[in-house]
Amino acid sequence: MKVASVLIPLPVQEAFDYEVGEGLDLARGDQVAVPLGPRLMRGIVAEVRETTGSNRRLKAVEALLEDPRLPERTVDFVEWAARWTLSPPGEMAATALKGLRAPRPRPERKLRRVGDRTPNRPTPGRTAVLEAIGERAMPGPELARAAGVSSAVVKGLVDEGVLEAFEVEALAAFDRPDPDHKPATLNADQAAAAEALAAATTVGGFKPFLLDGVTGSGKTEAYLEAVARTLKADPEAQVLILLPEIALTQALIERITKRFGAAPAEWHSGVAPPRRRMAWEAVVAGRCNIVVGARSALFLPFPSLKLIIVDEEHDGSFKQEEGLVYHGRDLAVARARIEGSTVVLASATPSLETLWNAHHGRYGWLKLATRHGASVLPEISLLDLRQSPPDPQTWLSQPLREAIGETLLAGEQTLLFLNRRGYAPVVLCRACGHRMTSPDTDSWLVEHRYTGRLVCHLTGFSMARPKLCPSCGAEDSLVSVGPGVERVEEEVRQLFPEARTAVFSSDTIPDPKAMRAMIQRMTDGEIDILVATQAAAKGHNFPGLTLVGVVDADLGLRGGDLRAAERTFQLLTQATGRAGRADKPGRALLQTWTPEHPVLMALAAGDRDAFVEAEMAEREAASLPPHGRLAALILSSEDANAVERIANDLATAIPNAERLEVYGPADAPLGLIRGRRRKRLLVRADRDVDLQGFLRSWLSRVKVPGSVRLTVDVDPYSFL
DNA sequence: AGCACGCCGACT
DNA sequence: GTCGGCGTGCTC
Repeated sequence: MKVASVLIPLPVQEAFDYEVGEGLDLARGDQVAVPLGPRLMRGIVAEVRETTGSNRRLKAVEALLEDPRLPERTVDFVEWAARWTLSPPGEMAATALKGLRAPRPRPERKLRRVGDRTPNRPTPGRTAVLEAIGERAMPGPELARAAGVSSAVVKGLVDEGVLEAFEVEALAAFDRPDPDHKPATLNADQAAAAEALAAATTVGGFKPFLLDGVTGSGKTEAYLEAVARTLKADPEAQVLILLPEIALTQALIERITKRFGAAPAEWHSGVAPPRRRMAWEAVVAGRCNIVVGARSALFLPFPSLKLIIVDEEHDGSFKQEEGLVYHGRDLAVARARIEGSTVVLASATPSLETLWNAHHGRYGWLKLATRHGASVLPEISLLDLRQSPPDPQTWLSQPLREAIGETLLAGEQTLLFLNRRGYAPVVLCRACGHRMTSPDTDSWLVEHRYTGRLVCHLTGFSMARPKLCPSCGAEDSLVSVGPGVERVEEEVRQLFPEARTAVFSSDTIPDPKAMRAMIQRMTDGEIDILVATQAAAKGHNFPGLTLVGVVDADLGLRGGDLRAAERTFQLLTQATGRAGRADKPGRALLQTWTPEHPVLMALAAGDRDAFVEAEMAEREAASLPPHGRLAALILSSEDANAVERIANDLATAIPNAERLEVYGPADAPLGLIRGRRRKRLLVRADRDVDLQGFLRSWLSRVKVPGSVRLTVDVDPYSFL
């Protein structure tokens, strides 16, 4: 008897077995309908095997579905990713089918001429329509617009039989990219990098690379050239370019369209479902060569994936925290290994993990040192706040104020950077010391002056700023403590009332459209001083920007977070990289209370190697990533006692293991979110320990009731 | 994820 | 005396 293991989108740890009826020819990757309890479900065949009999009475596969079979290596990848992240394999497999369930786009109705029939009464409008359409076919509304007539004229011609309507199946037109369409001129470094990458994709086999270049060094041109050469060598080759944020896709799509004369497929949650379905079908059929997308694009069923590019690889947005927990960059490397293809991690500020791999020769290391064009790196200096403290209730020190004034006078732009949304991060009562916190959550309420509300950035809870202290009842005793971007902007307005200022944060930038508009205003010089959170510390080019002020360079250095120093370094490098990108030299001023901190000293010296060396030594001493590995178990429930109980059950069931420690259980850093109590256990292991194996045997010993949610985060990124 | 089984309040 | 609340558990 033939038996198929079928992956079903359920939170169960293994595939379900089904009998394969006579005459049903199934293979790994096939999409099938299988009975589950009373209903039918879509599943993916993971394995077909011959057995002599089963100790369990199996139901039979209901049908093989018409939908395309997933490529074998896509299934390999999905199964690997599920094992790696300890996720249900069926749920992981379901992410490879996203976009499939959407309806196909409606067939398009177009009009064309019927033979050489002419209208009985050729009015000027009718003649214009016939001229506009010529021998082509086009949609009615578009034709009317082109001819400058109303739709009634067009309809009249259709009624008379001069034009006829027909439907075209909207088979996505992913035109073949033309590698020779519009090549860029490359400098020596770029050409060498492109050459190395193209050589790797042409030979084939798993080859990871770090593409390491400062802001403005032309990483995109370099990797697009590698894409061009890959496609030239193999016109069937498929390329995936991953970006950390949806907002960045549009600009890249435009560049690719210019470079190759054809638009790539776009894949992320913001793409309308029918369009996604088109892209999915085109990818699986090999009709689409280039995909630009967010991390979910990793699960597309590429039959011939030759090159994966992870741009801004250091960006924390690649880590998915909700639902399936995985890191897009790490899975991209894994997919390349499974596909036997080339993967490029590109960044101006690579993650320590990636640098470690490059240092140890695991990744090829392509450096783009020279800056494109005439621009130079900004001059970075530290402002010691102990020497020149800002006045009480202000946040800009005298040297920074002067620098802003000079920049304003020269008609140039300033970016003030503060990684804190809102007006004030803390509101407390002067009378009793009570801090305003979110109900059911341990996080502070942030004051927002634009909306006049106190907002919880974790849960979205908000309330009007109360008149009375909710704890002691004192009147008008609440004070706003510390700065947010709104407060810094208020200070700037008072100092420079004539300057045009704006705030750039997720509160003032609700969507990509607003983001593009704000960036355009800044590019066009319509803003003198922009006060921004990290939302602006991405790859934008503001030609008039010559001063970057970092209001609190110490922010990221506190808190004992593993990656705090690394993130600060990256953030500041990206932020200061904004200054003086065109022909004007820029400068960056960092306000700090600890100018002797190695991170800040390395940054001021512009010395990434010094920073990496210092930070790597600290990680090595503690055997932390990338020298060791971590995994977090997070328990959460509305029932605090249940969380406590299961946490203790886990703690007593820890298997014996060498070169591995378990810390906790402890309250998770935000121990209470939306009324759910959270506890965390943290596992640290040496690099060569089978961490997943340990976790699996550990978790198999403890029964977690349905009321408690257990999240396993392998290689945790954020510690919140 | 659905959907069923299973023990405690207001109803024809 | 039942109908039904959704808590816990199973689905090859």
